[in-house]
Amino acid sequence: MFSQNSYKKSPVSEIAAEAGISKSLLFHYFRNKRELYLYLIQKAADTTYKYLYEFGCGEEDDFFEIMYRGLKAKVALMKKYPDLTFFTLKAYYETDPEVCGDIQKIIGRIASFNANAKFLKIDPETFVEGIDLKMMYTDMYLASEGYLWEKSHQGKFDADEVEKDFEKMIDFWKKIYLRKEK
Amino acid sequence: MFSQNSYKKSPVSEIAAEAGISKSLLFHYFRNKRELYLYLIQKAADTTYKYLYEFGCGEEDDFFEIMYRGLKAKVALMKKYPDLTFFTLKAYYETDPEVCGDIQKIIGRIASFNANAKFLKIDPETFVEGIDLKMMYTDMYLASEGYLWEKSHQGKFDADEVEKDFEKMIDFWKKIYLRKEK
DNA sequence: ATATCATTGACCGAAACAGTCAAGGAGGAA
DNA sequence: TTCCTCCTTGACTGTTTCGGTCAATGATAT
Repeated sequence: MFSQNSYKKSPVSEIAAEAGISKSLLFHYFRNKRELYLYLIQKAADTTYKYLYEFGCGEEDDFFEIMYRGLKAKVALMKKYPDLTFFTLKAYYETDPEVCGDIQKIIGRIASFNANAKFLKIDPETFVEGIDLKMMYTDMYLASEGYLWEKSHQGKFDADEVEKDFEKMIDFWKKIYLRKEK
Repeated sequence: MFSQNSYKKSPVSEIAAEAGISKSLLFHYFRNKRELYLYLIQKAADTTYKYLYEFGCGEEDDFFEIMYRGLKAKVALMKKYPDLTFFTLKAYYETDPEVCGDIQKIIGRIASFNANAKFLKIDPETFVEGIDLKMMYTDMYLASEGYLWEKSHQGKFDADEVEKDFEKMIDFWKKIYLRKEK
């Protein structure tokens, strides 16, 4: 629910219905809506970190390999928790004063994790001459985001198909971007 | 308002406030919320077609040129009506039975317009040797979609900035994908 | 002065909202 | 059996928000 609507426009009644329990039970486990929301954000952040770690996304390595592991982690995450990614994203841009402060405390670091760490181990010599490496990365990042976004709207989410598509895309990028050996 | 929330969760009061008029005046011009919504959808569809036509997106032409015109049309559209694109998109996935039937009647054809017509006039000779043209197009399409999607979550965006980013992306693609003249 | 259009604040009944509460099971222990 | 402890819920509450109405005011042009 929170992945589709803002905090304020996500009624607890709908959340409970979607979860298959009564609203009363939800209020039995969580003192109020705010507490539920922050619990979910924390859980989402923890899970995201867990996946990033499990797939070895933080280890130093070949640039394309990092990209690939990052995508694999994301796919796995979306396979098990289809709404988690969009929930986190929605939360990141949430403006409701009742929660937005705490949100940033919890998930602020995920963004920086994504942005950093990817430009440490790039040797320009291995890419085609004169290429704008930042644009290259931007292109790859946006294409993968665009792909996931399209998939998310088409209902069924076949993780195997997504993984194969990602492999194809990365192969394509390698062919295009990597300097050809003579 | 409709570009950020669903039909049901977009109160008329907020719409009127955002428009700088009173709710009463809105109900003076539109019989009810539904009529307002469908009017806006129709207007959005008409405007989109007008822009696609004005920028010559339907004419047969060089592939890059079509891509370029398509993006320019989209940017121009977003510049003048910053929320129109996301409004249309949101509407496309709207499920409220009060409106979803009529929506499809009005905007159903835009999607097919986008998908068709782009692979007619490609001369493989002008692109770098051995490139997978379909993957190239997929990459470009997804990257631009991903870009717009990212922007959509950041609330109001600067159209001039978007236009500059698109130009940078297309320049990048040209440098990478086009065969170098010797 | 009058007719017409533009615009609004105050208001209405209905619905939705977050949150409460008393009470009905279900299972185990005595 | 009885008692105790969780789990679970429907019914309820007071408040807010919703779509929509209406009488009244302001503006403008004839």
